[in-house]
Amino acid sequence: MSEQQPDLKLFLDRLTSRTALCKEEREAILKLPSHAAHVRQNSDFVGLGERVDHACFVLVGLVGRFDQNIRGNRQITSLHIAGDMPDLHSVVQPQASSALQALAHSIILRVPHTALRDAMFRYPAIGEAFWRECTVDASITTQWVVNVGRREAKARIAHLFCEMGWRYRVDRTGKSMSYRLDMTQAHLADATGLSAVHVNRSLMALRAEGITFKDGEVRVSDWQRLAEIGEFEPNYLMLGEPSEMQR
Amino acid sequence: MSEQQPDLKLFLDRLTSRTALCKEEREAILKLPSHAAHVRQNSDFVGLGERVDHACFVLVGLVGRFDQNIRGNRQITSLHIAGDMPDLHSVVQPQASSALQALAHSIILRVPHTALRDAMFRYPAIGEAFWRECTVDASITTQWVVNVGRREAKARIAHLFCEMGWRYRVDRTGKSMSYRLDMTQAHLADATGLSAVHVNRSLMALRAEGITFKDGEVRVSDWQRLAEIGEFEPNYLMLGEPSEMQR
DNA sequence: CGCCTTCTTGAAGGATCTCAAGAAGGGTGG
DNA sequence: CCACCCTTCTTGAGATCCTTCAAGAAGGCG
Repeated sequence: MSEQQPDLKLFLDRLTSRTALCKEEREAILKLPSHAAHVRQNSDFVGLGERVDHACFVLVGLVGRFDQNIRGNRQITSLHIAGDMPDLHSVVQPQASSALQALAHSIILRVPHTALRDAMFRYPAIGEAFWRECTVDASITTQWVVNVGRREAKARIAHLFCEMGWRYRVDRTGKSMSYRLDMTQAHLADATGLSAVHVNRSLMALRAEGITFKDGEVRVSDWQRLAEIGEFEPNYLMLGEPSEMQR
Repeated sequence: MSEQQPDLKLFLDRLTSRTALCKEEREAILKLPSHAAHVRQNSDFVGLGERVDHACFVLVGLVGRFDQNIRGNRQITSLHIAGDMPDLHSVVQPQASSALQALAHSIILRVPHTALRDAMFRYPAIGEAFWRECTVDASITTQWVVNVGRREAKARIAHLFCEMGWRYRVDRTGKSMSYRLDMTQAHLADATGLSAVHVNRSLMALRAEGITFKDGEVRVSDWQRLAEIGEFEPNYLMLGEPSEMQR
């Protein structure tokens, strides 16, 4: 915990990408207290049902929100990359209804609810920015329902690859592209509601289309083709300019 | 549109069930302008991708948020009952990424964003209440991902019956219960990511367990048994007292 | 070198889907 | 008041997708 928080610059960037904030508001974000923690791969940093008094910001790494059915089959209900705040909603709902787990080694900044609430009550635009970020996460989760509910295996995986490519803001100017997606095939299965075996077979089928996933790297020879297979339409990610986002 | 909005009492009740509001704040909610509209069964009142300048409150009826895959297979990504505001999030994200459709004849109150924003900027607690309501919806959507991703057909339907029973606050003091759920088997299929035919067969299997769904009426002889089959655990609905919700 | 995680492959079974057609109502117009 | 149409529900049969179980291969790491 320190007065200076250069790390929160990334958080500020995220907020201002969708919400215009004035100088004072921007400074209020940068001055938020926080506490960094390293989280090893496959370890929880927020437990299921836990009552939390801080929200977690992903500074480095990849984080999943985990739930499970009665038989212990796991379902990842959202993925969070550097710059995301997976449980910003805990500010207004401190009882966590899902667990948060690092899929790859990650660095988490814990920001106390008290400080976040302070900022949002002092600056209504900050409150609005927080709410808006949560709204985008909700919109993504909604599309995950469609993905898992109404697409076949290949399309589910392709859709996920598209979504994460956009969220990582991978360069799509050329036909081909590649980016790191630090998960295992088993993680992919948990995110798409499939078995690990079937993910493996679907990945083989995707390979025939010029889409490979190996050692946590997505490699695509024809971006457009991937979007077709995944039935991908990026509006829901709300990645436009802040001017378009606001009224 | 009128000065008096007795209809918004239901909205206020919802908000105060999770967030404490003072007299002035409560009055601000009741004084919100609104415009009532009747919506026929199976007709959209918010179109996909439409940019809206008002949020919709369900006064009467049942509403679904609809998405679809490329082949036109529909997926309902959330259900909303009287008292819900299905697109409250549009206040901070006016571009609708899903359509809203009435599953049964419904009465909708349209509340202008300008008025909602006014209230939330004047009274931070109202802003917090709005955000919290959206958070609950997001939490429900998250559980739908688990439902559709990791449960078999019978359990998916049973889970939905449990969830809607709780949300309607159906009396569970006795063993048996029944409540109206004004949807068709085809709607049920769209909500659970199944085909209509398989929903029909799964309902027959549920009948053998004392659970019937007929003419838009859910009838359960043993509530506990339904919860078991649906692997239902109600925490995510955040139906506790406001004192438990807050910090 | 040996263990552990991850990926790969085979085979069989089960869940769910699609196509197709018929039954059961409810509403409407003649 | 009846005939017809439309929506919803039901049923059958075959195909397909996906799962489970099981075992082996390929690496990375201590």
